[in-house]
Amino acid sequence: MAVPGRRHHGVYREPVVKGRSSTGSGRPRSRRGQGERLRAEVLDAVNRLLDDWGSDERLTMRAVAKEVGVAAPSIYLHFADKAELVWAALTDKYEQLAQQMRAADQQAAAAGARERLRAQVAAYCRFAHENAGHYRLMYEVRQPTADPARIGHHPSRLVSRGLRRALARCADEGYPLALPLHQAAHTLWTGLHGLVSVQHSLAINTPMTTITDLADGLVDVLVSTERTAGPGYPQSTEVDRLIAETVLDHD
Amino acid sequence: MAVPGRRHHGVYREPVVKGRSSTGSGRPRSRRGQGERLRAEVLDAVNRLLDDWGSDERLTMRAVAKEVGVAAPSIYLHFADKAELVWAALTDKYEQLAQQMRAADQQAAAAGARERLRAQVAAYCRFAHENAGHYRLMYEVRQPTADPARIGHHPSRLVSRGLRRALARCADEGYPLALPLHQAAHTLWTGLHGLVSVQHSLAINTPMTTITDLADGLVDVLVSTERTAGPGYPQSTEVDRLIAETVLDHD
DNA sequence: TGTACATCAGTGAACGCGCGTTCACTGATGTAC
DNA sequence: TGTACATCAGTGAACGCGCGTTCACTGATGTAC
Repeated sequence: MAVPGRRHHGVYREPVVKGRSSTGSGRPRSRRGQGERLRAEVLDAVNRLLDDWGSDERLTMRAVAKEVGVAAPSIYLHFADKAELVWAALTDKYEQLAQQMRAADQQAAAAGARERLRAQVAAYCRFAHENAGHYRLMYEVRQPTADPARIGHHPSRLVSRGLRRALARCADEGYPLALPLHQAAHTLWTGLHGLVSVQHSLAINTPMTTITDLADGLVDVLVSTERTAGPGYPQSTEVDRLIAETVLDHD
Repeated sequence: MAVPGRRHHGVYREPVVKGRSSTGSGRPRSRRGQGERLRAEVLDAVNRLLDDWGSDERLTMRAVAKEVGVAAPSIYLHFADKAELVWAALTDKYEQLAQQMRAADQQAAAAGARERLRAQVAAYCRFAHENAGHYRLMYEVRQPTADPARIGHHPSRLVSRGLRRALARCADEGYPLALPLHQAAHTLWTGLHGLVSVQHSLAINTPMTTITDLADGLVDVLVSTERTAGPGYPQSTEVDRLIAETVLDHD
């Protein structure tokens, strides 16, 4: 009969002595004090699996551990649970996306505001195409409310902020916006997401250039292709103000 | 020792005689020949669960069976597996969405092409808001390729077709489109999806009117608010033709 | 009209698997004396 | 310099649960004779 309040898992068996047997995986144990190294390796493994599979369907703790070359419980030395692990990986990826958009923006710095916006948009599309598995998760997984100070600071705000600044530069340089600034940024961001998301979910395998062309069309519609004198900001509206307040970009 | 090729599940136990005991759920057994009735009840239950929970996380065969008031195996009398069940429910919902868009369109028939488009768009937003659980699934679940004749006939084509026809009517009535027809329809559809999808995934609880306003903004950007003489179709481009071929609306 | 039989609309119990997670443990490495 | 000990970086085995699905079965209902 089981004793309540006391957990016991079966009989104890003599552990098998391991040595350098064939079951031992390639990964060498970290040096003393280097335990944190495993954390990075685990995150790398998650990223690799999502890249390889283009989906999170088989993303299990065991699969991650196997990819690292470690036993599954070792993951818990660095992450409290699966949610924390996945969220850590996604936060990394969000920053990577924002970083790629920034890089594209700066690379096109000489070509003018409009080209810089298009470069950012193209970077967004490229990222979504090359990181299909991550991308799906990024818009599916809810942020664990572990750190209460960070509630409302969804990492996606980096993306919409980059687009908003690029749009503002366009307006400053005299390319009038078709919508008030915040609304335009939100419409562009969600429009891009819609484009790549529908592409993913219908599993149409059109070439990447099609997506980019569609995204360019959206840009053309949102910021005029013709330059005027003076900045081109439409007057803010109720929706615009509401978006500005809600869309989380308040660092 | 187990006999290979022969499955046997443990010892046979005398079944408990049931009668009208307390375990018996409310649902009466269908009359002879009325077996198909359960099929409809199961689909209804799936829809009710998705509505109630706003998510498919706990959508299990057992949960569905419980909701119907039936044992889990009974579902298999009408659906080969879970995928078939879910897909059947989603197909129903897709048709419901298309139906609501049609109804909104017809109700605004007297108000002119532009208002009819806006009515369709508003219906789309309303549907996504009121059927959050279904909506997520609709863009996540892949079509089981059970019926090979239907490959490439994703039910979402009903949605984009409705939007495309409304856009064409706008152009015919002299409201110029900002993009070639098919591209405009695709951009509008995916843009709407992006709006509601981001809203869902960031779990922002802005009022429904905000979404509708944003959607209206997108419409305003895609089809001119000012009327001109003669139809307003921009010349088709390479992307436009590619979308026309790819976007599955070929009945 | 009675009755043996086939069919229909289900059911209770279990299979078998995979998952996240926990447990008591190991073996190498650094440290204090 | 040797050695007992604490700590670190893990590990093998199992728990316990929930899932989709299958199985042999039941009991009411219609039907043929």
